[in-house]
Amino acid sequence: MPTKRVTSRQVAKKAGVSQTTVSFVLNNHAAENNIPNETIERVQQAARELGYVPDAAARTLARGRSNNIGLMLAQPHDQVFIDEYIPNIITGLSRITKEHGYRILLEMVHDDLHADAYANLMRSKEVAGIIVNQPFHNDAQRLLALQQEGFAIVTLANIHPTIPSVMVDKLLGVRKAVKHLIKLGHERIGCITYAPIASNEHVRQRLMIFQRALESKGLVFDDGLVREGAFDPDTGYEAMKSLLNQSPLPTAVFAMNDMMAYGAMTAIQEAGLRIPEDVALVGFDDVRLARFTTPALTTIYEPDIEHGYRAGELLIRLINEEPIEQPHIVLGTQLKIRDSCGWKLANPDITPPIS
Amino acid sequence: MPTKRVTSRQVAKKAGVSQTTVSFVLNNHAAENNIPNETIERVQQAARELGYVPDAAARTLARGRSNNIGLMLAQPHDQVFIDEYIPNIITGLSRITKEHGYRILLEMVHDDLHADAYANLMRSKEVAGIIVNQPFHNDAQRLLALQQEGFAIVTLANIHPTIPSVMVDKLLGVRKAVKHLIKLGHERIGCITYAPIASNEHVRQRLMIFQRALESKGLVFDDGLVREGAFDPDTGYEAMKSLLNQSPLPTAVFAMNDMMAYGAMTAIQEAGLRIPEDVALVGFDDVRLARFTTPALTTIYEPDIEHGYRAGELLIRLINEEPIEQPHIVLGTQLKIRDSCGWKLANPDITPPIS
DNA sequence: TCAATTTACTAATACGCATTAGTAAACTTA
DNA sequence: TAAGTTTACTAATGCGTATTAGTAAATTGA
Repeated sequence: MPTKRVTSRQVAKKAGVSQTTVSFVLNNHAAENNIPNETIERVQQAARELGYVPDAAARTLARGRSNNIGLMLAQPHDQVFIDEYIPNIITGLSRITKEHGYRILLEMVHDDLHADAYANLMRSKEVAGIIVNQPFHNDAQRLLALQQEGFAIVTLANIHPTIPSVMVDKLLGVRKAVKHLIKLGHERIGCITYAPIASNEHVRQRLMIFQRALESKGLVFDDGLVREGAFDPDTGYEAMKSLLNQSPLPTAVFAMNDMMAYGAMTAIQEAGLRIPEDVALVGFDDVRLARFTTPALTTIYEPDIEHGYRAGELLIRLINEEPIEQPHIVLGTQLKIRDSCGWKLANPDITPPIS
Repeated sequence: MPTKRVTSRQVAKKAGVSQTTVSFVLNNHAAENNIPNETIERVQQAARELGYVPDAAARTLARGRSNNIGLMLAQPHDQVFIDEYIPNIITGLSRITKEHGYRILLEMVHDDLHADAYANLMRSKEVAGIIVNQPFHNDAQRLLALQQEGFAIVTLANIHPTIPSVMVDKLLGVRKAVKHLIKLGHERIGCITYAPIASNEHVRQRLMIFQRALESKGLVFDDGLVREGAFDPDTGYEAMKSLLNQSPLPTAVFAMNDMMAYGAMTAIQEAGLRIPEDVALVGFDDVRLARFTTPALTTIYEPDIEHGYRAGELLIRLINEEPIEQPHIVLGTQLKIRDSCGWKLANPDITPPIS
């Protein structure tokens, strides 16, 4: 327990002024209050010499606003950090928060406590605003209620017209991946989801895009080629092993994330099949290792760092009540053609196009 | 900007008691103050009905202690999240902080601001204590000074006898990795560091262990087989390409992290060499994908999640001024024998030992 | 030269909670 | 039945800052 803390009053005493003046000087209100340079310097020096650091709680209480922003991670505890998405979000977010003097407060939200967690964090004024990761649509009402109380909220997926968001157009990414496989001549394409279809709306949407992409090219969607995984490589491995029991085999598989794609890759290779010759494989996310495996993984790149940065930028604008030109920002994806899809095998001398 | 906030005074009014009583009830001081159950319930109900959430800043100010703990990441911005270490630390840490009602405040420390960042965060009382990742020994004095002011500090590596720490015995891990390669008959073993040797003390220590492990078996340490990488796969790739110019080639390579090991793997395979037949490879960290690549990577597992959990546990004890039985906790590593080292190739029918 | 303005400040208060030091009423005890 | 004790509370204050509403002194303007 800290013993002696330096307060603004002590600085005031040392500089021979009032606490008010110290506050003015240290918060750049000197000009409006006609405080001469000489006094400013005296105060600053006193503060420096005493090692004065403003008490965050007192400041927040007086100002009515915290200098923290909350990052709400609404995922099961052990899934939050399976891939590089959240770390990248944090990297981008911390860049912008640092520029504006905010800090990041992490809040892991267990499913059953959703409502309380959002609301308590905001109402406790522990944070000036929150960024909500992957909210489901049934969170919209809760967030909307909070927003109407005047709290600043940005979501990392567009779930409601009036709640500002920054999102990556993942559905278009799915389409790119599937169309790429179709273009390579595949007609039986398997799919590994990252969550149960019945309970996860995002998965359903992606699967629908998957289906439409097939049907738009006159192909048949066969739900016997769909398997449910759960984010991590093990589940991709199991899902793929199950797919390998199908007959005829799918000639290509789209995994909804790279982690599961690698599980699938292991299953395929264990079965003595070659990638991409026997089964082509496309993932989603573009994890750091995707370029460095054998075969290198064809996948969809998402601009996660920018995603975090832009979300922070938007949130800070909201907090400052600055005008928002575009409350729903959509970022694009890129198809990264590498070796697991077979394109390079068929086009050895051409640089892969980016789409 | 939120409009109407519910304060404890409003709860008091609604329940027909004083604000003091509300505070007693909601902080479980009812018993000491002879508050009958009936009143307790009345207050609780009023709080519930009004949706009362205590103001964090006011509470911190009154109590003199925050409910946040700081996680100081003292690494270059873009290196923090290259591997899974920090995410795992956060996962473990959030588990224990949640149990005790603390939240995690992230602080990325740029090198040049070290001193200010540590001190300001603590002195501002924004956090009740800090966990410092990978501090260098020259941070010890600063941390020591803070500690003597009464602040709670735990480091994730033992840098000073009086600063409590939780660490993983990485040096022993290095020894395990190198001895494993030696046991497999390798005599020319390359090494890829994750940072420049001259400027990074941790790297120097590990390299020394590497050298000693060789020499203890009568082998010669050849610094022509050492290359400097910088955490990520690209640098491992470049380092390995450079090693492949050596003649004779090393028959095995130890990379100081898995990310670089995968870069090295790519370089080896691009050169038309086989792993492990031509060059054996061992990494460090045991990233999630290590089991799912071809070949699967032999590496050193570190208990990162436990590391975070234990550090949080220790910090909370410090904050609560509870007795600390053991201020320096050391966690062990495990050698995970997979395919890249060649052990399984040589022992196809035996389950690999764990060490 | 005297009122009006500007300069350079300060006193006082609010922010919302926790906590200490009470107090009035009810209940014991001798 | 009076003194002491317990019960069930409350008034008042402090935490450290930001901010509003001043104020005395110096300067300006006509």
